[in-house]
Amino acid sequence: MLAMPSPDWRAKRRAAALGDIVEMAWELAREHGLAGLSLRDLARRLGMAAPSLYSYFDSKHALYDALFADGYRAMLEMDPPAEGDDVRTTLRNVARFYMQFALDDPVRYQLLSQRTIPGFEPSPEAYALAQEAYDWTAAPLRAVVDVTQGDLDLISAVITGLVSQQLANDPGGTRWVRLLDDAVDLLVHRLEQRKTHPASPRGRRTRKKRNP
Amino acid sequence: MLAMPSPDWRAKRRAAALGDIVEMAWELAREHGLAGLSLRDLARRLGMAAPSLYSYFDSKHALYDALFADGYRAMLEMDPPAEGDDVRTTLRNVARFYMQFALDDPVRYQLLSQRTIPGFEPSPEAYALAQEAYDWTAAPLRAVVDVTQGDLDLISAVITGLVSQQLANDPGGTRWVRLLDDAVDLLVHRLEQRKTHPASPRGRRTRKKRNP
DNA sequence: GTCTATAAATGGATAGAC
DNA sequence: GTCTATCCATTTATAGAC
Repeated sequence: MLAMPSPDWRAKRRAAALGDIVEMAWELAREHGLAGLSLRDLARRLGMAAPSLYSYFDSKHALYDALFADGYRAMLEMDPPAEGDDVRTTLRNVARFYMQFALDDPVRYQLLSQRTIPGFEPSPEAYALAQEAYDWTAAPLRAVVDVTQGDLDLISAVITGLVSQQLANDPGGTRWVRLLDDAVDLLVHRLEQRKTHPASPRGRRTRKKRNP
Repeated sequence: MLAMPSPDWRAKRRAAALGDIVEMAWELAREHGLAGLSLRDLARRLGMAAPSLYSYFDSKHALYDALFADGYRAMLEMDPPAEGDDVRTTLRNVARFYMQFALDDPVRYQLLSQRTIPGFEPSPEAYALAQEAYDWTAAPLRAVVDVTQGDLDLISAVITGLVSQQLANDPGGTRWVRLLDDAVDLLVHRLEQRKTHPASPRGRRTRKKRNP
């Protein structure tokens, strides 16, 4: 008797193949650079013909999009940064978590956080994952202190900057990594100062109004 | 009478041609992305045959190297950030200068400050220019306050982070640009704190020694 | 969904005449 | 220094048989 393959089985099979492709794509990207990734190499390493990839991805950009989404999914599957007893500890955990994630895989960081592939923009679905990961990472911090969007933007910029400088100017070293705790102290100071003067959070500088 | 072209004239001619090539290369890179730059396009836009470029550059990477050097030379030819009356004003000037330079030409920023072209590393000569530009930018700050290398590294990281986030997540906008003054305030606080407690600049945290 | 064959183009780079 | 001609590899992508 010939059993019909269940749709469920088909879907699983396809998902598994898709996962293999994405995984191998990361491997090649790490070897030859993100821009150096080629569908030919990818297919060869998978033991399949290059055109076969097109039954999984409509274009190379679609593959990049899958990688982009996969990168953020990987983040969301990790143990989240621990909520500490105070703001400083919590922010330190969040910052270390993000820095670790970025330095663990520079090519992944390049795709997720820099605009480096000409013409590539993540799809709305993939970008939604990025947003989710962003909120998820910041959640422990939100739990222990009131933060504005500006606070979070500044925090993300500082961590991003440390990562960026570390990768560009001292790859494999620790020149900027070891500044992380100092950077956290600076940011905590800002948050504490906010908490102390909730009524005038930006009151350190005064601005003239144009038409008083 | 046939006049011999003076070596001087030849050198000038060559330098001018070289400058034209570099300028056009920037233009194309801005159009098609840094990685999307091709020697064929470049030659066509210059009205010359592609192989002719090889009398100016030994390889495509050599062209990238020339662009890298040119980018930093452009910085060094600008009006330097003004030294202000106090640390805050001076740091603000330096930070704004750098941010302006980066946002003015994202592709240039990408080449100068990120490792994005597979296999490309600036030559020692080009990298020396980068160092020079770095020192030149920081000079006004050094003139008004004692800064350690760690201070400068943290400062550069913070500014770089703002630029990086601005370009990646809000290109053309001001979401991170408008955080610059706040970031400067944070950094100034660190520098002031240092000045107040010169004996124990990192004494806020205590560490246990392994073998006391 | 996989393959072969092939398109249609681009890539960087070299040889050698002028 | 500039050109033509060419190499040879590579690219993404499509057509169509199985």
